[in-house]
Amino acid sequence: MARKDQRNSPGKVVLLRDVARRAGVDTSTASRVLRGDERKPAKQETRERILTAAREMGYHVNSVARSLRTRQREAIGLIIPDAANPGFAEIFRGVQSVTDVAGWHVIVMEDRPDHRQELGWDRLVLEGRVDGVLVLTATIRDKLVRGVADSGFPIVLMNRRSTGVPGSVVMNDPKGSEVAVSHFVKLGHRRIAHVAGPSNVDTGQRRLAGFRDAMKARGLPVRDEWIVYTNYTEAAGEVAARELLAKAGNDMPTAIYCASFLSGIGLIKALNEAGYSVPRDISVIVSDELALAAHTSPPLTTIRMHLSRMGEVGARMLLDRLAGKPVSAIVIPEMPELVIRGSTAPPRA
Amino acid sequence: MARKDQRNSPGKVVLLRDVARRAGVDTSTASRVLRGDERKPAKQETRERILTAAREMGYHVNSVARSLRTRQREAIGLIIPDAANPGFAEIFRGVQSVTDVAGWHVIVMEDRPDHRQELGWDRLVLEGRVDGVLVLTATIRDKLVRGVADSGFPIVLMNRRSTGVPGSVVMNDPKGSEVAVSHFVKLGHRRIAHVAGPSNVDTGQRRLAGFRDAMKARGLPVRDEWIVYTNYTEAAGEVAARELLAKAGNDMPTAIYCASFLSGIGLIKALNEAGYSVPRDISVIVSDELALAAHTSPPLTTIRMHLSRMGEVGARMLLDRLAGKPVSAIVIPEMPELVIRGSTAPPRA
DNA sequence: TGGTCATATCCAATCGATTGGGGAAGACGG
DNA sequence: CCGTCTTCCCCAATCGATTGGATATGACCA
Repeated sequence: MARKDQRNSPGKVVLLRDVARRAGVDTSTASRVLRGDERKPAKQETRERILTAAREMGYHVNSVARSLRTRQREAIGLIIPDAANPGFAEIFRGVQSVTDVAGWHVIVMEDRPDHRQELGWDRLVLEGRVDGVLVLTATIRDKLVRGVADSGFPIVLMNRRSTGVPGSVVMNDPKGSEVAVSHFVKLGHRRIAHVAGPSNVDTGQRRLAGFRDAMKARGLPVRDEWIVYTNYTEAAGEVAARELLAKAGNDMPTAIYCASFLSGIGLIKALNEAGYSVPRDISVIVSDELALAAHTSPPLTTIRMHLSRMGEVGARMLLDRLAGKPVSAIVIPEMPELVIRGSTAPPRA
Repeated sequence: MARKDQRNSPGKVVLLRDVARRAGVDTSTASRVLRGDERKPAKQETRERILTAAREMGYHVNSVARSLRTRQREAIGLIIPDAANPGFAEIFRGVQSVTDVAGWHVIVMEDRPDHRQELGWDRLVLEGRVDGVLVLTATIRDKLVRGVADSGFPIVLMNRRSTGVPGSVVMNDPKGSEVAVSHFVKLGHRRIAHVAGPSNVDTGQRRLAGFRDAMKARGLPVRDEWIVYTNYTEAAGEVAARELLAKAGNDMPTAIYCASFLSGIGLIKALNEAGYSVPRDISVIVSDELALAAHTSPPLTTIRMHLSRMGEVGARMLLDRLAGKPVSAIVIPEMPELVIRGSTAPPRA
């Protein structure tokens, strides 16, 4: 009674044994038929009786009981740094497109390192709530990630890599930098700065490395005072702009490749406040193509990074791992594409 | 062996009975102590022995086994229409802030009515994967929602209401319309249009009703050709603009209150393409204050709707319901606030 | 010393589905 | 008619923790 009040009490729940009884068979037979287990086939006529009974009674397997027995949760964890980052939605969709057809579920957990709970995302793992995790928050040496990976628990990193963790999916970040630099040079820029991601994050490192390579390949100097680091927030973009202004003084670059969308917005805002107009005085390209890029002021020239593809590939890899296949380190083959809008222009004469 | 390869194989999993054996007690005693169940207290010394053993062995309860016995999943479902809608992140954070301290988990499922899977979100319920659901996608007569609610399953609607479903949390939408109209009138507008939400969605209806009331209270006419409906996407906003242009002809309004952020962006884009400048020719206020509103062109004047608060209140209500308390229909008491930016101005003389 | 009670533990059933082993019924050959 | 082999189905153990009821231990009093 108390239970009926507190709990869901969907009338009465139909159990496997109810179906079996109605069909006049044992629960084991019913179970095999309903799951399509062919190792011990049932007579066609029996099969139909069971299927009909299940349908008529509205039977649905109790996933808890099944999980206890099979030791499979049919659920994965998706650990994200920041649900407010617009790129997340795209990644999430990629993940869900794969998990949906497989009939798996996604437990989303935001794990903001700044106010990390006493209970981190690893409790998903420790309590056995998920069969595997997709982690978007890994730093290069991440104790939590390393611990989980070392225990043998299925884990795939996305958009990040971490030492000692074999499964990962990242985008072709260096190529993105190359595309950005190439476009700047084509416009006539030679004085190019880079607002990089956090230095303890693999993605940031790879974009920076790609930037250095692209510059070097064109014989352009990479100046220390034109490299600043930021995380992936708007506020950090403003800070980065001020840092750049302070370090560069009168010797400002004419173009900036910014490794994050939100930072780019803050960056432009602070540049405007300091009297620099974009793209008249300084051109800006930001990484990650999002719907909103077309509507900012000025509209942003971006590097499209195929985030949803990354989500798909990551989820696929994790599910394959759960089916016994080994994981690997994948770079999304799709090439980053330049989307030209209003934040880039030739340098002033 | 095969199992070890396929499954997580975290070395060896520590079970309750391992802890009990090490502490020299029965599993039942260990269980009670570890859960802090005081109904059958254990001796202080026994308690400590168990706690120490659990800590030393790194014991974590197996949530599947626990759930099977207690019939509680300690997980809720969050059903959203569109992960790409920036407002979602704010709502999600509100929800998570509540579930985190309660130690509950959130299974997020995107349920796009346009390409709805054969398996809808209700399988979360039918398979018993969650104890309750927070639904953001309800239409006014929603068969799925109604079915789940009628079965007695704990459900709380957010930002929507649906006939026959008692639990809901909505924002003060009419007041939002009132604030928008009030601002327009203060600027000198009298010819005001409304781009409304879908007519089969409660939120849209209430914003529209609030709009009508606010207009009537000021003796202003609500003209049919100045009311158009849209869903919450950018593309729909463009369509709405074209529809408005077609219906109004030369007799265009000087101000538009748009019930959705993304639609507003599309709306302004299409207005610009038709030769109307915002805010010179037409002022626009959009609902929902988001970080990006400050960076669009022009920056958007918005109505701040306290989305994260709604997430908190909704999650709280659902958790209370799961603890036995009844649900109710709540309107978030925080008042919508006007955030003035560049998309509004006095009408042209 | 024996009886009554409270306290601290232990025993065993239970949650619902899965799955290896065994048994009944029927087909077939000798 | 009996033995052997399939085919089909049932029995019962199992997954790991929770919880009501039973039991042992000791305190206390007569």
